Amino acid sequence: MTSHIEELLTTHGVKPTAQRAVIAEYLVGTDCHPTADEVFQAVSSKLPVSLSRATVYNTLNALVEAGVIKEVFTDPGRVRYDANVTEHHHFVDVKTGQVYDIDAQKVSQLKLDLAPEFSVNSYHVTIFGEVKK
Amino acid sequence: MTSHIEELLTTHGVKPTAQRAVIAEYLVGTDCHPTADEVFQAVSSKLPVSLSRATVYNTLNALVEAGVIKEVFTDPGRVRYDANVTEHHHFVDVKTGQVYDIDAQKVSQLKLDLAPEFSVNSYHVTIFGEVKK
DNA sequence: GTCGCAACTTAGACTTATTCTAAGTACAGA
DNA sequence: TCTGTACTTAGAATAAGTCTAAGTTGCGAC
Repeated sequence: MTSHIEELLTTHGVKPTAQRAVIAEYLVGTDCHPTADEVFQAVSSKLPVSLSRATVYNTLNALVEAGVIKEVFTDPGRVRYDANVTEHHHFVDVKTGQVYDIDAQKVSQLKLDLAPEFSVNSYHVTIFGEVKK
Repeated sequence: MTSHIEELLTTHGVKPTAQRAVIAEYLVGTDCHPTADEVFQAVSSKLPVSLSRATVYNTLNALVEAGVIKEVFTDPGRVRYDANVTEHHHFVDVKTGQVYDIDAQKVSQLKLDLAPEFSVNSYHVTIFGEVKK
């Protein structure tokens, strides 16, 4: 039986192994933006064999490369990962560091007035503020 | 004689020492967005005494705290520093990693349609693309 | 002036995130 | 079954940044 996750990997050209499947599954199933270490913690118990950090990093890099997930740079000194690859932006709670996805529709279209030598591929908005309880 | 830089530090509540002055001077005088290590390389020869990396980091953190410079997170795994504290955004050349300042006026005002519990302080736009030669 | 103290700086050890390496494992195809 | 390539592993290596303990500096009180 080919699971949904294995299909996701295969269609992106990533050979589905047990390690890659549980890592991808964890990422797809969470709204958080976990760090590599959080992925490692969450996933290692779900495998019958011991998991190496190197595999977590290799897999995360492979998934980014393949476009299955994205890297998020909001913190200094650590990369977070996001399986939401639809167009969206991020809201960072400056008190807690929590990152929330903000749908691209909630942010007005940007108009850029740049010199002609700047050729734009995409842009990303990071919003800083606080989430009130 | 109180230099421009010493004044800048003093008015922001940072006691001006020789180390802090050359670091701040370097940052103010460059358009690049140097990393801590680039600051260290550039500045250490300008002091009559040997400079410690710890001092570079202490100073950079103190300057950020005081609002004299800002941190820029565009790369994974390293913080860059920016002495341009006017409102502006960043253009990242995806080929070279170079970061260019984009004046806030060149970017249209954003309208955000967020749930009421999201209280916005500020936002920052990172534009990805290429600078054509 | 000089004493004492707080703030600053230093070298180097330490921590944390990530990558590298070398060896072992798994599995697809001949 | 054999072989080769791709994957995974443990642990060493690297890199960015922080911490620590000891040494300096310089200013205010006397």
